Amino acid sequence: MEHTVGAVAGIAGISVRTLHHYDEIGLLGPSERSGAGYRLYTDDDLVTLQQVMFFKELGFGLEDIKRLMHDPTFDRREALRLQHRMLADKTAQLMKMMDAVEQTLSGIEEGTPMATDDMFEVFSDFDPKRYETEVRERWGDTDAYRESARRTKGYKKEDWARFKAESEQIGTDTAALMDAGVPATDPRAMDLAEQARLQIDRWFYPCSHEMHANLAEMYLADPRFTATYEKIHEGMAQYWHDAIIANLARARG
Amino acid sequence: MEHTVGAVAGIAGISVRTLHHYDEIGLLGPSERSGAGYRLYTDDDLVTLQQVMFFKELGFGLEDIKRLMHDPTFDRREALRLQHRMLADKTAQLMKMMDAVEQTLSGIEEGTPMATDDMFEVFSDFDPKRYETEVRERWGDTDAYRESARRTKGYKKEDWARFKAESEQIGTDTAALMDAGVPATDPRAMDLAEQARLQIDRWFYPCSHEMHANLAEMYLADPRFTATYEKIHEGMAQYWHDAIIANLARARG
DNA sequence: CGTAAACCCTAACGTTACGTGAGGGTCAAC
DNA sequence: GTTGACCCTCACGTAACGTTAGGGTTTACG
Repeated sequence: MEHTVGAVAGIAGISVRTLHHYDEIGLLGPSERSGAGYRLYTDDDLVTLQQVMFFKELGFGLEDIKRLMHDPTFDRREALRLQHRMLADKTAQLMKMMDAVEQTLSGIEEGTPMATDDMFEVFSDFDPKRYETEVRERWGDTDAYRESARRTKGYKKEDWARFKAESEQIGTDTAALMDAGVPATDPRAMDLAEQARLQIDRWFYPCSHEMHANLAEMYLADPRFTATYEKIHEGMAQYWHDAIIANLARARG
Repeated sequence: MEHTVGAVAGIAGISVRTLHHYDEIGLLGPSERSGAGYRLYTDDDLVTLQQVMFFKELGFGLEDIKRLMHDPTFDRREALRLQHRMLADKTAQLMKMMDAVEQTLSGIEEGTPMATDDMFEVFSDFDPKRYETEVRERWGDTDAYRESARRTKGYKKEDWARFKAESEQIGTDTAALMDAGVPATDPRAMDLAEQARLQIDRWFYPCSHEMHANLAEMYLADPRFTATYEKIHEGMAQYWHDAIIANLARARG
């Protein structure tokens, strides 16, 4: 059975204008039109709309959602699993916010204000853009991303565990070098950088030294990534960047 | 100690432009400026910013937040308690979404698709605007709302329970009349409408028959309210509206 | 002590995701 | 056969910033 715009808007709890808009930008149009030009949505269209609303709820832009859902490599099951993880993360963050509110409340009642740093910690933790990057890596539109998507498709849980273990090994090794006072330009640091490059190359997509250097710049420029490195070891973001650049120079000879 | 825009942006995890914007619209400016015109934010400003971000996270518009926080009757503790409730609701909704995702996943794996109605149920449940209304009722700028805020301030948990019980009683009584086939223009229905009006009058703010009729129009026009009535009894939104209008006519003589 | 990098300022136009009419057909019902 | 509830396509409005553009200020470094 088919539904008109008003019906769909009613079912989904959104406005008619929103549906018009989704049609305009080519995100989600009706499968059919009546003789008079009325939009007629099928049940399948509703399923698609649900997906769209899910991603929107999680902070994705409409253009991103469009690319995501139009990509032939887009896998619904995979997307749903990612959604589940995002929801879990967001739930955890909300619970932390509730904790923060409770603490602020008891703080007010006892007259002891919160530390300004702690106060905002709860906000910085959940970052939807992190997932956006992940999604783009999976379903984005560059050759590298496409290749990556093709490869990671076959990866199972244990594969991801192995990958994670490898990454962590490289991380701790690098921290050890830093603690030993070894400079980033030391061959041992460069070797680790090379290991990391080969890791990307093996697991995701062909990664040249140049591409790796580009990634290094990105890691250093983006606070989200630097934060990840800084958690392992203070100053590691910069160190890691330098090691990768040194490795590029060495490879060029 | 004072912080520059960049510092505050860093701590709070937002952009400098955002802080500029908040200053522009008069939502949150720095307490001081340096000789060169640099914005200097105090720790107190940070606390305010945290409040702003809380409300924003929950879907409030900046203008609403502004009015909220500038209102002299604004009570931080009360606001935090409301925030806590909203967070709890939103968490519950996210968990339901996770359930829905899990079901969709297992549905896909077993080949049994979801019913289209159920599919969207999870979205319709949490409505931030509902709280917006509540906030406006508490800290809004009409006389009625101000009066309401003054009165409800003293209400305790058991008061709210009593109020809820009263409301539910009126609801079931109305449903009984509907089942008995009594029209909305019947004196018994009008009596219930009058009871509801007096309830508002006693618990919140002086509510004339005219005002009640206005509310009735609003209830009928706004799907959020109609949904509430429809849950009690099919067709009740319309019935209730008609009873209130009839009651107004009777009062006018 | 100068100068370059890293910040800061205002001003103003651009963008996303719709809201909100305007002006005009369509359809079910009484 | 007309009335009211829907539907259509423009097309401009709006909120909450993003993004240059053009130009001062502060701090670090040689």
